[in-house]
Amino acid sequence: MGVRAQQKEKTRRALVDAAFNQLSAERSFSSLSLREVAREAGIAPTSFYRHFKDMNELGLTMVDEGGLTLRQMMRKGRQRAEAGGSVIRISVDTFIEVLESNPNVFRILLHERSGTSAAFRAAVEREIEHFISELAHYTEAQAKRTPELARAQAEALVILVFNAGASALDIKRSERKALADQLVLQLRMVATGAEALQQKMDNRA
Amino acid sequence: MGVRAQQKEKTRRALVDAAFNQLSAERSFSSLSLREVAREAGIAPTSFYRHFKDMNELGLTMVDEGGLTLRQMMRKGRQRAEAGGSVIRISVDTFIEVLESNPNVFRILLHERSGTSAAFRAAVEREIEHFISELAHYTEAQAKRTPELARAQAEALVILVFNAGASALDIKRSERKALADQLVLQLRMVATGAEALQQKMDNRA
DNA sequence: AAGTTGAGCGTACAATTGTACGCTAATTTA
DNA sequence: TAAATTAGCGTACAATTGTACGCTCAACTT
Repeated sequence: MGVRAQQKEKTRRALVDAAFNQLSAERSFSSLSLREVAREAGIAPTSFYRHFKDMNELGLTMVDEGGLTLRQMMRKGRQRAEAGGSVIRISVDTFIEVLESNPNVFRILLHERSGTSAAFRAAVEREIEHFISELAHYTEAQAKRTPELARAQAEALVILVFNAGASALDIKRSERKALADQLVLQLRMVATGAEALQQKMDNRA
Repeated sequence: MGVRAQQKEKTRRALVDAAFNQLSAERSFSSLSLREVAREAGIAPTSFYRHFKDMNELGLTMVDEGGLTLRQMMRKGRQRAEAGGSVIRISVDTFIEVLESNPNVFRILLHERSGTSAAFRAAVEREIEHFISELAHYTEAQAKRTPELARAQAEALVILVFNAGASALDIKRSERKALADQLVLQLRMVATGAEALQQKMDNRA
């Protein structure tokens, strides 16, 4: 890569990072202005256009990147689970850790999921879908579920986790343990219930 | 009430209604400007302040009102359920109907739940909490659950319903049936799982 | 009847926004 | 080496925003 392309990439990163850094509990992506992001990245407002068509394009980039980051971190956590122990418990703990170290990555997914841009919502849904289908396939193989049941179960699990994540962002660290415990309980409910429904179906056949 | 107070109340309503009417899939409350709302309500921008301290105060009013509306409609639906039939099924169907006839009421709750104002998030959480605790008490009495378990179960149910509501807003009407079916399946999972966990606990004691 | 209150208005202003346009200077290509 | 490309800048402008201030006049109080 030439010197020029390298520098361009560097500036582009600066823009993405600047945007991520400006996110907080009080500041959503849609409340960021092009000028603010450019300022934080240390370039002139008009230079922004050399990298992104508009703020929308930057935002979609962030959603894609964020989803990828999250999935990578969760995958690493799953490896830990293979050493033994409750899959649910370990996954929840991993998720909380991921959340604490990358709050803004989670925030943009969380917020834009119910945002005003259809493109954003679709992008977030796509990321969440990755989680769901990964989990559904795992469950289908592992626990011998109907595809339909596995799908519904996986979706319920992911939704509950995601939702707890949103709450976790809003509370003190000391309260997070209780939240994690309740989440584990809920996930067990779903898993147990799915198992029971599956058996009822099997018996009937 | 005097003529004067009456007129004031009327204008106040015009403001609230104007704001609700401007909400849509593409337009969130936080993207509304004070001037837009005033314009739609047919008053001068500065007159807005005679009714609300700022847009925040209007928004909180809307959340409270919206939550109330939703609860009232759901309660009406529950009466229908008392005539017999699956509580889950009827509740889900009611919810979908409520959603279709008041999309904007649901939207503001949905969006501000993950919004950037702590006050808004708290207000929405309060509304959702009403649903949860109503349901938890019902389940605790009806199905003889531990308070802890009843709470976790109720919360899981409400989250799943709420979440499905968000998806429902984004799809065609014809696809909503499938969504409702899957939701019912998920709710049954939770209910069945909670029952199983409860029995396991009872046996142990 | 006289005095007070307050809802609504119009004007005004400083901020901030997105972005069009044309320039510069360094890199890349030929 | 000469020409072409392009990342980044500065200037400029029209929109829009929230809100301070002071006025009016109908409704209410005394």
